[in-house]
Amino acid sequence: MNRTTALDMLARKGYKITGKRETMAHIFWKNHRLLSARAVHNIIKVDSPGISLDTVYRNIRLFEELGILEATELNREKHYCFTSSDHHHPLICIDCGTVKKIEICPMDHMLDLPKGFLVTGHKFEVYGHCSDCHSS
Amino acid sequence: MNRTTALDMLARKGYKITGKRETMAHIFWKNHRLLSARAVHNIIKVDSPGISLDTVYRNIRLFEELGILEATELNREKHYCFTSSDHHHPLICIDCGTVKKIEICPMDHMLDLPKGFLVTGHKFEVYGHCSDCHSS
DNA sequence: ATCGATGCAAACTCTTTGCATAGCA
DNA sequence: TGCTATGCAAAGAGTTTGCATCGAT
Repeated sequence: MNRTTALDMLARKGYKITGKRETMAHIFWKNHRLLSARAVHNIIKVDSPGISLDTVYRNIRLFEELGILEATELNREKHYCFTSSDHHHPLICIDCGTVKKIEICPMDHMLDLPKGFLVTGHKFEVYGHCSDCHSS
Repeated sequence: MNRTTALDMLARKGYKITGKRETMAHIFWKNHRLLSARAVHNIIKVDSPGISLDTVYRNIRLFEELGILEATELNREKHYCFTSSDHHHPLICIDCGTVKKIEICPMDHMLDLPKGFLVTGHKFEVYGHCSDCHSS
């Protein structure tokens, strides 16, 4: 996912391309990490003030519905980043929120599930401190 | 973890064994599944009314601090069940909340983490419908 | 000109906390 | 008796919503 694709998806679905939506898409594009609504709003307050927290919430929600963003819960707050094209799991730095891709998926090795259990989803996340954060 | 052990742990730490705490321990013992505070309170309202939601929250918190309960977040609500003795991951029925144990841990297969990344934790959960729920 | 987007304020959900009272040890 | 546990009400955090206005198409 990138800025242009995101805005295209909005337009194609009949939603308006507003400056605020462009700003938000830009923020997610510039920050390759998990951002909460408040985090996005804080970045906005510094870089391009004038977007209310409500609008951030509303547009994040819209972006998620359109598949532009994907969500992960991190201590009770929803965090978002641009959707990636392939299925993978995140290695999350709990200091800076940077996300790296984990190449394996544990579901590929789950051969011994109880018979009759219908799997609909799974979550695998690894948390820790990235090299930048724990060396400083 | 079981009822008696739970109440013993309370007593040993100097906390009082009240009827309400016994009721709550009983509920977690009878229900081998993830329960939110509200779920516990709903069970209480039917089986043995007279415990406020506040008390449920306070005792769940205490139980968790003492290691009697362990928590998992499930769509924005904390859910709890009796602590199990070994490290394992849950197979969660999203209909009834029943939890089965997954025997493998993906961290055992994670050999290719980025150098310098200091792992502090991980989460692996599988969701779906158990045989009881999706057959009915 | 239209209809969606936004800001403001209020509401909502889950959870925690202050304070006075009730109840275990 | 003494101190903890509890209920009530209020507060707090994150998020959503109603309504009037603004603005993109």
